[in-house]
Amino acid sequence: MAKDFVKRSENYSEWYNQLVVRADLAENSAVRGCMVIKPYGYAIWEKMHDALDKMFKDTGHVNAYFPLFIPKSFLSREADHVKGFAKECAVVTHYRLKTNEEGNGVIVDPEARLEEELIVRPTSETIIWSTYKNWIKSYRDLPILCNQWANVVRWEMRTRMFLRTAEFLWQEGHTAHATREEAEAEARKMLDVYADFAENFMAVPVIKGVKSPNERFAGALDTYCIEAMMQDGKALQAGTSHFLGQNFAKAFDVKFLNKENQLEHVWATSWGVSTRLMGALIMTHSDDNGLVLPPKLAPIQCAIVPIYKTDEQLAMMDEKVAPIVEALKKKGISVKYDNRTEYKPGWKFNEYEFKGVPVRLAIGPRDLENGTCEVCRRDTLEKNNVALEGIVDYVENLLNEIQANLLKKAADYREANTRKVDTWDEFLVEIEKGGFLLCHWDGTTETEEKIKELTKATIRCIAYDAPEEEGKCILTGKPSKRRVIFARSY
RNA sequence: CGGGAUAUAGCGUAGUCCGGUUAUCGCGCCUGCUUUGGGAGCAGGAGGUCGCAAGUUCGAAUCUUGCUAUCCCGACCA
Repeated sequence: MAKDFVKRSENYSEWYNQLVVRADLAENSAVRGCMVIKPYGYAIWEKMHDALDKMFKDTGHVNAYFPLFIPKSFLSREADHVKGFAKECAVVTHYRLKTNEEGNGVIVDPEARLEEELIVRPTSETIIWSTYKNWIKSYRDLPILCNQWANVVRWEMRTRMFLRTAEFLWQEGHTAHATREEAEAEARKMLDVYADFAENFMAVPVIKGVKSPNERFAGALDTYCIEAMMQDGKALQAGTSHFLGQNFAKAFDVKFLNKENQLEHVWATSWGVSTRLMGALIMTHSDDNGLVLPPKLAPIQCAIVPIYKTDEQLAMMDEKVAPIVEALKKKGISVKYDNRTEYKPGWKFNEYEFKGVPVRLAIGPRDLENGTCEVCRRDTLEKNNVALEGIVDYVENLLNEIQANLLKKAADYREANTRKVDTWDEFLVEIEKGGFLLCHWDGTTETEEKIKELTKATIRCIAYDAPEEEGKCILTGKPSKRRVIFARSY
């Protein structure tokens, strides 16, 4: 039976469409560029949601919810912001339909035009800051540390499964502070939270850094980001945290009285990660056999497949496995004992590999005689016979090992595909090979634009930990103090 | 929004150039028996607005026009 449907494609989208649909993660919906996320895929998102939400709360944040619709006038209050989003907004102009006069179907009722159009939020800075105006009067009202879990719509001209869908799920944090220092620290802190999540839950190594002015969020003074490398060598921006300065406070007239009884504009941050992380997860770890999920995000961490010939044997297996399932659950491991009779063991093996289940146990009559079971780990596909006695601890350890191994594997891959480049000729050759190129850059937007135009490579970020070093710009030869990361990106 | 390609059953497809019987094949699905340690075998069966809408024609999956969606390239992309 061919497994050709998971064949790694040169072209990720194709690979994705096949993998993703077959793996029950998502499928195209009838709506342009939007996704239906199926239950199994959503279960992964829920795991991400829960882990992130806990991290936000541990850092003092609370959840709130703001309206889906934003009055058009709000969006235009901050000049850069509206410029950045104007070209990709869905606009609500009417509030009613009526029956077509010919009696066939419905039409928009021209009588029901809204006085002011509503924008379906592409991000919520404007509606939130218009609300914060009413919440903030004094330094005692600060800081406000709110997060919202929501969907947003960006009418992109070109969409890609998970990476750039017209509608996506995300969280957006919006904080208000009394001082510049506090807001900057918040923006950096939340980037640390994202990096922590990416590495310790997703097993995706990321580079923390700051965006060049050209790549900044519309309306931000600084954009911090985590950048990951996919298996095809392209970069993926996995999360961003913005220091917004006083731009939105000024646009929405949000002022507070400080301790010195002086009126001041509030300092702001915003930060978000989205279902794009699902794309990062898939594109970092998956292989030709399907998904590979890190144990901490796998909806099923351990699958148990019984092998039997007769009903009696199956009943015996049920009995034998039940206490193991219980013990695993007690350890907090999500386990699925799959004793469906409709499918054969081989079918189930493939199915769980396809779904990225980290650990699979197979138990048959032979094992019962020997007091063992077969353990297969998804990351390496290695199989071992392990004594049933102590199997629970074995599985627990193995899950930890897989989690660590996935991160290491991805980190090694990134390491192997990151190189320093010092001349333009070399750059032209190396950029074709994919990966991250560490290069000097003269710090100007013109140079960055020129390089993008010539090679499609952009500055992914200026890494926090980039050491100071004298060098010459890869394109112009002008002096530079540190290397930045160039790559082609999604 | 420009260039290219595609759209046929749940999935993958043949047929389209050159219009002509009941639209092909595989997987999956249903029934029965045999099977069960890596996607089982045999037999029988069900399943189709050929993307949508017009047009040409005695006759359209096939030709023409328009529309829609998807994929690729470009533009765009917090």
